[in-house]
Amino acid sequence: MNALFKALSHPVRRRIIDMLRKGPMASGDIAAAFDMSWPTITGHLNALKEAGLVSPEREGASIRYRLEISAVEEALAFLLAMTGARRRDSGDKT
Amino acid sequence: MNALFKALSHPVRRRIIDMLRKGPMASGDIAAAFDMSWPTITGHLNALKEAGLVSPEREGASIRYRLEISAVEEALAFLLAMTGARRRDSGDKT
DNA sequence: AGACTAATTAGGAAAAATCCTAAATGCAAG
DNA sequence: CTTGCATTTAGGATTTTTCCTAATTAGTCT
Repeated sequence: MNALFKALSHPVRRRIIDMLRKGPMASGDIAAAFDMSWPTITGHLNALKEAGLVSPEREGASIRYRLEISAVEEALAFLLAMTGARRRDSGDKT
Repeated sequence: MNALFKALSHPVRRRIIDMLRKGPMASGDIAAAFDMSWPTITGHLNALKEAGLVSPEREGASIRYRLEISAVEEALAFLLAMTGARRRDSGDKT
């Protein structure tokens, strides 16, 4: 859970996630979309992979990264518990 | 938006948020719940405040922190856009 | 005022994250 | 097998985060 939120805490990684919403992408294409070196993007992809947010799959010579939406849903559930399951000190509504 | 996710990316800060779900708490009481120094907790409370996740209010000699649920909802909306919505260009500036 | 309590700020050490260039790896095609 | 392409790993400099102790501010109560 911590790796998940940590992965979400960097703007580049959130943008990568956003890009992958449309479908899997090769890491070269991802790297090309940023004004950063490719190894730096690899590092961010690794952080996302550790968090379970993306998974790599070989496609011929290149490697595509796919967004794992279930991991996003985990974080979502955590935040939902905060808003939805909130109680006031005088009452408890189900 | 970045300060928000960054604030959520530390386990102590998430636990503080969880504690505040039941209602506002004095920072001393929050600090007492952790095996860390009080100044360290003050630092985490500041990170949460910067992110808009909590707001302090004086109560006599002590200061209570209240959870600002609307900030949580902001993060929630971001993640919801990732899972549920397939609309293009949600317009966030991360 | 003076003592006491609640909480923050200051200063700094240690650990982690970020980002780079250079070198290495894995794959495919000639 | 060799050459080249796509990507990752290694090593290191810089910045940021985290956490501590000590000192300080802000408020309360005799």
